[in-house]
Amino acid sequence: MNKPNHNKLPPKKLNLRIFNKLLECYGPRKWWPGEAGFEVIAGAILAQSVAWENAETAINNLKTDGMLSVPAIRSADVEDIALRIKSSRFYRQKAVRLKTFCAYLENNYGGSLERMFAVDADELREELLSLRGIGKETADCILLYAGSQLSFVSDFYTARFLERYGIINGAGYDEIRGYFMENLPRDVYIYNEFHALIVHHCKNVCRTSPLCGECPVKQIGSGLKCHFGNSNHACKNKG
DNA sequence: ACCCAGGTGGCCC
DNA sequence: GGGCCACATGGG
Repeated sequence: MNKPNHNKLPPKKLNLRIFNKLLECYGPRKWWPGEAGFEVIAGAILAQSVAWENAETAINNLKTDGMLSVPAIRSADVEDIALRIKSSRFYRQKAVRLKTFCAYLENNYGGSLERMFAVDADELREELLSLRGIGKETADCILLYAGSQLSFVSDFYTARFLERYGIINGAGYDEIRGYFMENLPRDVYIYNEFHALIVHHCKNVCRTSPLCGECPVKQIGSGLKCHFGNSNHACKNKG
């Protein structure tokens, strides 16, 4: 199904030296620090294609009104949710998406996240992907950040990261995810922090117009070189 | 007045 | 399997 073609994976160029260098340079990113399961899941949905601060405002609005829970979302009207999450953009859609997830959780797992996350990660990923409004990135965010499951989160930034350093070009979502998972230790902490570090790096240094003078990756002499400007560095991140 | 941000689904060819 | 489009806020 979504399993990457292992024969096509490029040689291993990605290693923990890159991870360690980014971590040393930027520090831990603290994505969803200390927050409980449903809050992280709601955050993953609300943060779709919006600045994190906007999603955070929406979460706080729900929390303030006691609506940041599965039962509360279940019993609330879509409009009632929507007006509290306006800051998250596409708010009516996202209100429906929150309700869709909560209905699924209740119907399949009696509302228990613990029971849901007891399911095998690959199987659960397929289930989440079948829900309207949960695509690959959101599913992987839920698995990794809410469920501590081994599922690397890919996105536009990870695609740009691999392309700029000449590791993979023009790969789709599952190929990128598979590449990280094949080349990193199977470790939830590393998956979690590495994704967040890449996002930070690509927003602040390896930007659309990059600040190559400040690039920590090229300082590590790991055989990686930045291909920016050499050829095409256009990014694809399609399914 | 632009631009873009921790996407997804639907429809077209 | 790719290329558009709708969704529709807030901060720089």
